[in-house]
Amino acid sequence: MTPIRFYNTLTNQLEDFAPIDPPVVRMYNCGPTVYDFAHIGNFRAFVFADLLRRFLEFTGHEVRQVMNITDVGHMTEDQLADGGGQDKMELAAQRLKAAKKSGVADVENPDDPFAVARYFEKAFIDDARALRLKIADDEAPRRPRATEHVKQMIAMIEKLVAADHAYVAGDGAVYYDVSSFPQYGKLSGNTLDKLAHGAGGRVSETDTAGKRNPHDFLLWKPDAKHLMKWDSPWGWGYPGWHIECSAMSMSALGVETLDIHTGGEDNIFPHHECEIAQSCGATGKAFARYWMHTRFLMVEGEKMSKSKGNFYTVRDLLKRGVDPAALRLELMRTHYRSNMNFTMKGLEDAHRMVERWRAAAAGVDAQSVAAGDSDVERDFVAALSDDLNISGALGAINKWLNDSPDDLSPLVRMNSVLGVLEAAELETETSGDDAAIDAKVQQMADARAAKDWAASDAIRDELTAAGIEVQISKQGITWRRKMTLD
RNA sequence: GGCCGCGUAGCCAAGUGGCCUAAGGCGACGGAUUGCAAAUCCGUUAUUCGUGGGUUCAAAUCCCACCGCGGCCUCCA
Repeated sequence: MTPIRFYNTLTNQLEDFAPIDPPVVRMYNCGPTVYDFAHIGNFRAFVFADLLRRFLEFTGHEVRQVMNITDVGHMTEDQLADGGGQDKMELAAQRLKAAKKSGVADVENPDDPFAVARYFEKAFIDDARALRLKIADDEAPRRPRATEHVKQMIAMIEKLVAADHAYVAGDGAVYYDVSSFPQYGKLSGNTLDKLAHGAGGRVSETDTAGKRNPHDFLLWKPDAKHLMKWDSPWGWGYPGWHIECSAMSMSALGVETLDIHTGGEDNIFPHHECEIAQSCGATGKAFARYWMHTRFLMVEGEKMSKSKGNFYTVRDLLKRGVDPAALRLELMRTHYRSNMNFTMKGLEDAHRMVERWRAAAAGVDAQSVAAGDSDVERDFVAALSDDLNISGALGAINKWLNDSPDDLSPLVRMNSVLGVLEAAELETETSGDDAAIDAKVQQMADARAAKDWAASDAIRDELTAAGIEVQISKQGITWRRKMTLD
């Protein structure tokens, strides 16, 4: 079997993958912030993590996946990381209040930041389940909440202070001393000598006054007025942004060195760089062996942004009748280290592919699909073993399908990685009216039996206009809703 | 200014030194089928890999320059 190789951001090269404790693989994925509904860009990273997990499971690994829920109310804008700006949870509450007024949201008490966080966390899990992310059905401890791990964060900060990796500044805030960690910059290439402080234009000088070095980052911010606050040796306040992942990953996985850590490319610096500094500083051990980052998603060739009107959440698309399997396939079929271009046409392409596979797999008795081996599965695994080359894997499947194989059970087995054959179970705005459509189709069948083509065509046109596609065969007429996109 | 990554047909997208006169999907076109369509099936669809140099017996694949795109340089997947 071909060895599994992954591109490791830490070394900027492909490396053979070998977990510390085979067949167990301990993987941590930077998860969602729950101030709002997650968008398709967020989900590209989550779908990637799911694909990685499913592939490793397919190749005999026992994956322990942990995805955090960031529910601490961090700050907006930039000063935020160091303490200014407006609390994101507060903004979320304002949005929810507005939504509640208009009857859209059903959060019980928008004034309770925890209720707001739980509301969006549930929305995230619902979306994740629709896209068949396994993490959505895992036990809750696999989705640790930052607000429930403040104790572990404080313990780690104390360790860092004791080890002289952190210090308490004049204003009482606790900062990590980056000069105490010579490897700082290894992940991103942004070593201290190369960092241009403030070049990103997002630093507030007034909030960095207490630091020894402008690149030192916040571990604890005392702030008794903060919306969500906890008691600590440094007073009531809240933890810095980076510390939660270090504390929760070790806590949830029970080890100090993870096999795999994933996230979006924007997390490479500073977030993951800082996690490494904190974790290694606290334990003296490597934090994660393989770092994998997904590139950003574009929409119709442009950056996705609310102002451009090309901003999509998963739930928006599903409500509009998009097949979740098509969305899942579209989000995962571009290699994770390339910018993917999300397009409506691409979504339709993906849908066609899913439907074709579903038709092919329709006759397979899922019960009879035991473990198996076949050329196509070997090609499939070989492609994915090469840094998760999903396009190559999909190509292997389609090529094999084009030869009209007798035994289609490999398709069902490979679906344990793809997760797209299952039909949508979601209610959409276009659901309902099935009985009325059945009746129309019956009228059409009667007209056809009487060779009344004009009547038959009229009904067909009517159904087509309503987004219903009819399929006529010798066995009769079947129908399905077309995936609709405006 | 620094650090990453990317640029392959109408669109999406593999391939990263010779099996490439470049997978696979969508679309388009032709045919079978059909009352006509749809669905389905069969076939066709890049001598060329952002541009210009260079290395090599051999380059989409390596090197250099340039152009374009994306990310980061204390919010972000």
